[in-house]
Amino acid sequence: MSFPVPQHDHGACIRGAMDAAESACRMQGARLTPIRRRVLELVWENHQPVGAYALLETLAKEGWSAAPPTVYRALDFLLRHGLVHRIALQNAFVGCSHPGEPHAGAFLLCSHCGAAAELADLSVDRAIAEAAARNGFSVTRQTIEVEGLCPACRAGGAGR
Amino acid sequence: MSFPVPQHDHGACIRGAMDAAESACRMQGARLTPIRRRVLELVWENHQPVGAYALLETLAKEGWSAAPPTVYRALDFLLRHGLVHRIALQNAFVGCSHPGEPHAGAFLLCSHCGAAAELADLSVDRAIAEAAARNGFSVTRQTIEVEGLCPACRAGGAGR
DNA sequence: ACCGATATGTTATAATGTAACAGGCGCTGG
DNA sequence: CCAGCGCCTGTTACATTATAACATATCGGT
Repeated sequence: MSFPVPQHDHGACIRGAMDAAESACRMQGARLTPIRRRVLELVWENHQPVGAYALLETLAKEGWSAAPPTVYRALDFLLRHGLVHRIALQNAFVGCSHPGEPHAGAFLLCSHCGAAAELADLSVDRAIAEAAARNGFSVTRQTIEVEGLCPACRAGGAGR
Repeated sequence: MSFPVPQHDHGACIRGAMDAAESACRMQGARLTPIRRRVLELVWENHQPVGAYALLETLAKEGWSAAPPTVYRALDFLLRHGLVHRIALQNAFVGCSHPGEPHAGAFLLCSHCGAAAELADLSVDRAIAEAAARNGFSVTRQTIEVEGLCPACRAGGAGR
């Protein structure tokens, strides 16, 4: 999965993500409660990582009883079930493009428009696994976050 | 550079880092002031990333006038001049093993002993550059943080 | 209906990071 | 010399992100 074109049908992204989440939860016997479902939808509002407190604010406006733990617990659940990823560089969260398939998660982050794209590229994983092995290190989790310019922003001249 | 053995001569690590910092600053016309120098030494106290507030506490005990900006400014300086790296997963800072040579910085982080090792491996950089290029993405900076077990902790049975 | 496990509500606080402004120190040019 | 400028530091206040702890509620199985 790479960057979506600006005018893509984002409704389809959201519906797809929600459907995938539904079935992933059903399979794992996990409960996608209303608040968890709503948080996941909000995370998918666009392709940019969103902060916990931004989610909180939106939930509050929508009338949910909303304190920080509310959001963090929902996010923990979504993280545990592989439905969202955390972007460490931004203290923010983004919807997972491949729920179900276990994967490390590597991200391209556009410095100009803020979009995040999940990079499904085994060659990167392989290079890291090999480098780690050469150092006698056994990997349990990896975080890869690459900053730069996405295709649309490059075309738009954002880099000048 | 990989993980140092537990009983290595760490004094030599520190002296080496400080000497390298001195000469790097001299070359760049940057001022390694007493507080910056001391923060760098503290970052190098061991091979584990250290948090800004831990540094702050140590400085305070040593009698420095110490408020958060004091430490963050010193860290900013050290980051800008490539003398330390920030570990995003831990909101912490670690000494750079290769000051002078520009490099992205990739880290192996041991979940058991907390040690961090800087991975100088071009194959990883290359894999990322290629994957990014395939997605039409131009890279400006990359963050790679790999969690797992270092050789010493594996040998010690930390994984059981 | 009851029980245990899970989920949520609520309050308070911890941990990390910045803004903004004042003052000082050192260099450089007149 | 000293005036001016740039950089560095001191200080106060605050913003942002995250968690602890405990009470209450809800769900699902028996």
